[in-house]
Amino acid sequence: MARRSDHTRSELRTMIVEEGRRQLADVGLARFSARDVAKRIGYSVGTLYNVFASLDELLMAINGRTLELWAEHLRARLHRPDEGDRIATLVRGYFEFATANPKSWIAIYEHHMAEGVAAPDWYVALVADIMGLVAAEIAAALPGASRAASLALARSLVATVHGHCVFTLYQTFDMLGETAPVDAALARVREAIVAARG
Amino acid sequence: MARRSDHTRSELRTMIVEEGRRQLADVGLARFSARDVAKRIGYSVGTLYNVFASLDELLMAINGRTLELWAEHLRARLHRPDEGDRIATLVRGYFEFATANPKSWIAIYEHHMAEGVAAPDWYVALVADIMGLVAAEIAAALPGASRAASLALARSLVATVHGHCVFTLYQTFDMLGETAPVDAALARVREAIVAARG
DNA sequence: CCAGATAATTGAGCAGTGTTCAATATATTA
DNA sequence: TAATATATTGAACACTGCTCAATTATCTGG
Repeated sequence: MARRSDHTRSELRTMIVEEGRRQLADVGLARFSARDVAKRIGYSVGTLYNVFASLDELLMAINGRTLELWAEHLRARLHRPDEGDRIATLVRGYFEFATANPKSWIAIYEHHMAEGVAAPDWYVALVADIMGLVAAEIAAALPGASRAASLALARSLVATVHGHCVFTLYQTFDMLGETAPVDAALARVREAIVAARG
Repeated sequence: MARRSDHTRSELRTMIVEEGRRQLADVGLARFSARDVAKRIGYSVGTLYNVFASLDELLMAINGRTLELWAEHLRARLHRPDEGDRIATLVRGYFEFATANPKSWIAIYEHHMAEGVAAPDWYVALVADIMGLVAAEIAAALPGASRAASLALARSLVATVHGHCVFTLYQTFDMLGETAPVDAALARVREAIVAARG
């Protein structure tokens, strides 16, 4: 039996999330298993369930961590000194992170909470953070627009890029003969911004 | 024991696919179960596995049927006598089918074949059929454009609408405060067509 | 330093899953 | 009718998420 003071509760939490992330990135959501995560950190299933009430809760924590890393990636890209076209940087950053971490990224979208249960506030905040990065650049590109208008456009453009990204990772674009999805997504984004400028 | 001549092999196949579709629409991909489908058609699991080699194969068949029904829905909308704006009709048809059959529609995208295995030809053909419906309207909207160019734009616009539709069904738009996703998608499509017209 | 309270850890057990396959029942053919 | 072929079955296997009584470690008050 692991000695109960080997790790504090919060150390255990991060161990489980870290190892869970590794496992999820390896095998994907469909083959993700609580027992495997427990085994890999040297504890039993029971301990895992003592820290997380359910697999759903653990997966939310893992996906939350993935969202954090995604936001970090986007910020790092935006902070590069030689980045001129910041909107292209965001679009490329979206694809980069998704293609570099396909299974983790897909899990963000394919893991659903129980019917009718809303995502917790801390999770919504992480999504809103990424949205905020985009909204700021859209607002900068639309000097005259209201805050609400640039937010609305940002939401729609994230959805646009997301659609292209999903079709890339899900191989739908392969079936349809698309070979340059990032360029296509960027073209759509630019057209929308030009149109919004009037 | 069911008498072996109660149903022919192909009758059995369609029974399984139909009942499977019903079950999938009810409970969603995550709770879909071969045993339940078998029970509901009055046969044992073994018989189901005699017709379909695996759950994956059954799910492909079910998703294929969903794609057929989706194409039918779009064609029916386009054939209405009073349909003026055919592109708006397609965008609305995309959302209509998805929101009317959320779990079946989501299963099309969330069911993945084993790693590295390509979708069978008959399945690719069904996807291409829907794509063709869109491509035809895009081509009609771009009189001067080459076949390749309008196909490429059609692919990108389907991805655009898809992104908005996914964010709607996955409640991502709820988190972000978006309330009129269909209008947003349609606006993006229109801007792209205007831009392509030159 | 020790007894008692508290809390962490365990893993067998439950009900479920996809899948297999020997046994059985039915139909076809000679 | 006998022999062959095929459809159907369901117990069995290895897995899953999850629970909870039992065990063990730690902390606290005297």
